Amino acid sequence: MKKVSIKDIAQHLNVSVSAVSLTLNGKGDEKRISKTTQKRIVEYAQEQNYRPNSFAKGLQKGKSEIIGLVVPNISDVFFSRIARRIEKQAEQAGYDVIFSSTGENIEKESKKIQSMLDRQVDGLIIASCQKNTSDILKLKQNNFPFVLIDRLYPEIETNYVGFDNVGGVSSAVNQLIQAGRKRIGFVTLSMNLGTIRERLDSYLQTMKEHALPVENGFVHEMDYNNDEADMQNVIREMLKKPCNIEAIVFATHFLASEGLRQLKELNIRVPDDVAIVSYGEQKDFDLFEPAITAVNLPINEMGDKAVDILLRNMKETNFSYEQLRLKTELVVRKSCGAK
Amino acid sequence: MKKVSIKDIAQHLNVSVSAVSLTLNGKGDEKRISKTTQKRIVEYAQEQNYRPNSFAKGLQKGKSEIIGLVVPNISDVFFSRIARRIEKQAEQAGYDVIFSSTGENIEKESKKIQSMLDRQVDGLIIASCQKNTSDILKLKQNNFPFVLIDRLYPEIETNYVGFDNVGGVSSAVNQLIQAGRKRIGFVTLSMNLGTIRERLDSYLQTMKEHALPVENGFVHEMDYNNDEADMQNVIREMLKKPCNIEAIVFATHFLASEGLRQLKELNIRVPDDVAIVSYGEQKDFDLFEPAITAVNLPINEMGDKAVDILLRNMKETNFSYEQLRLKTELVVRKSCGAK
DNA sequence: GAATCCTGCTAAAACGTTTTAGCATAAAAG
DNA sequence: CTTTTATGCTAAAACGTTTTAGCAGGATTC
Repeated sequence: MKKVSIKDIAQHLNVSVSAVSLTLNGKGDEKRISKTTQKRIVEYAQEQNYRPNSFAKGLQKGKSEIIGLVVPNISDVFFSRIARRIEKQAEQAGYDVIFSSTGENIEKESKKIQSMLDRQVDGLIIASCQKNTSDILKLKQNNFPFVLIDRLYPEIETNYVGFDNVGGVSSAVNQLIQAGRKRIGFVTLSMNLGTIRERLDSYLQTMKEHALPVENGFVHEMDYNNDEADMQNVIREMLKKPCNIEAIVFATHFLASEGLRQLKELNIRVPDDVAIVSYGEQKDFDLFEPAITAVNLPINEMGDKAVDILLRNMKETNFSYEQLRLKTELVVRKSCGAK
Repeated sequence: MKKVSIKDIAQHLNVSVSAVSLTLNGKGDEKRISKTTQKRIVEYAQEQNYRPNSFAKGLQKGKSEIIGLVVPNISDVFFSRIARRIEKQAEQAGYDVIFSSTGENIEKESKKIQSMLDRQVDGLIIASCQKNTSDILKLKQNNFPFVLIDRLYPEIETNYVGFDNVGGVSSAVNQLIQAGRKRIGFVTLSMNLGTIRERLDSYLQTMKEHALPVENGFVHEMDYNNDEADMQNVIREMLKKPCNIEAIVFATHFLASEGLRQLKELNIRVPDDVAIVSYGEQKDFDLFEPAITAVNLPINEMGDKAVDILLRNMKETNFSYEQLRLKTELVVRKSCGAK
């Protein structure tokens, strides 16, 4: 594409490069460029369709006006919805967004974060795989503005926007208990940190409060790259003899749908034989057979708050950390066996 | 973050900036920097965790190693899946991806494309709102490498990767006909260009081939920001007297799920009263009640091909356009009333 | 009529790279 | 011994901005 530079404009109008730059950046008045000269510059720039080279600008200013978004998987609707929201808010503040998926892989996450820093992003929003203490720590030590979302490093003090996992899971378990279920299982992901841990703990805690059993085989941790066979085995085990599960809480939306799929495969009636609840909504859960009861997570709010905090962190030097837990809301549908 | 520049390294090692740059770019041998010097440079760079400033690099080389992705809405699973795939392929080729959602809005699309060009992206992948002839034309005229996906401008010769809409929709209609339905309706989006048009045409054509009626009220165009009320009215009208629809083909996945929702709301039995087919799959359509028959679109392939074509376009000067139509595949489930 | 102040600019450095042309010195060839 | 060739570098320009310091000349003040 043909490029017109400030220099070209300056030469053509017989003024200095500085005059053009100042004018085009709205500092013409302040720096006493006469109205007439300013007008000539603006008009010619427009006519020539001048566009600043963001590399030159970035190099000079040391700012990119880019926010980096690092997530496990942009094609997961949970993250793509957050991405959309972040994009929207960032746009309002004049920032572009660059994203990377890490596949829950620590090396990749590290590489992607590094690559974003190389691109001079002004700030980062990260849904980390939670094994990447070293990068998070490094960012923090360098006072680089970033916000963790969804996934927390409890041992590191950082900006964070997450959900009230404890309240969310307990509302799910309580719902099942109210519906008369006693032998309640929990299917989660095999990630032994933060968010996931909180959900499990909340399940255990709630069961304990109600003096309900949590026996061997009540809790299952799925591999992130869980295949269907895995889920089928898990479901089978939970249903047969020693366990005799009557209800299952799934720690995240895609586990719930995969779980339901396998339950159907095995001809188990939901909720009659087994009731289920999902921690996390998914588009059209209401159309499933049965409609799935889910803990609704305020995704938009997560995106909004993350950007909000990040922007403030970027502006204010000596910004102190902000940690947010967003309230969840149980959406009761047929799958939980409520009367 | 602390930054080490080439200059810093050069000073510390008492060599020239060029020596450092050449070495670090693997041109040391070629440019006859001695092995020992090279070793010193590499080691010190590593030790100091040197990272090139991509602005300076980009400014100098006139390349950004960024691919821009412009889509209507990154939170639409259709696009986020494509995005993931594009990201993956781009990464292999050493490119980062920057994305923008346009909300099917022409001004926004124009702005976003401009912003990406300002960022010096090396190439663009665009799912356009299809009203943006002027930008597409401008890109083409400037010989800027780009690939259109999903949405085509039939009047402009460009790179394009899309689906075989005609084959896809006709397979859907044919399925319904085979299942014995005669009065088949079509619910689509109110966008009067390209892809959407093709789908409608294919529906009309297929109906004609089978000498089936397409009466007033058989075809409905929904606003992109369709609200539920709209869909409910449409469904109502199609089902009552003059129309008496027995089956509906939805032109895209989210119309299908919203359609099903409203059918349920109205207590219509699917597929007994009305059979439905969706053009476009959605995660877990198999778990819906009833499971939704859908035309499966090879999304991953779309991402792969788009990047492939783009990269070749970026490399080869005088690249001639490539247009691809990916074959679709009908996935038969309960909603179409097949026996 | 000298000092001060304003007006309207400009020159030049800086940001961190890449890349080309070329300069010493040493070794090899004649 | 002179010329050629090879070795191991370096200097400097260029990429397109932003920004700071300051200069010339006219108007105003005392």
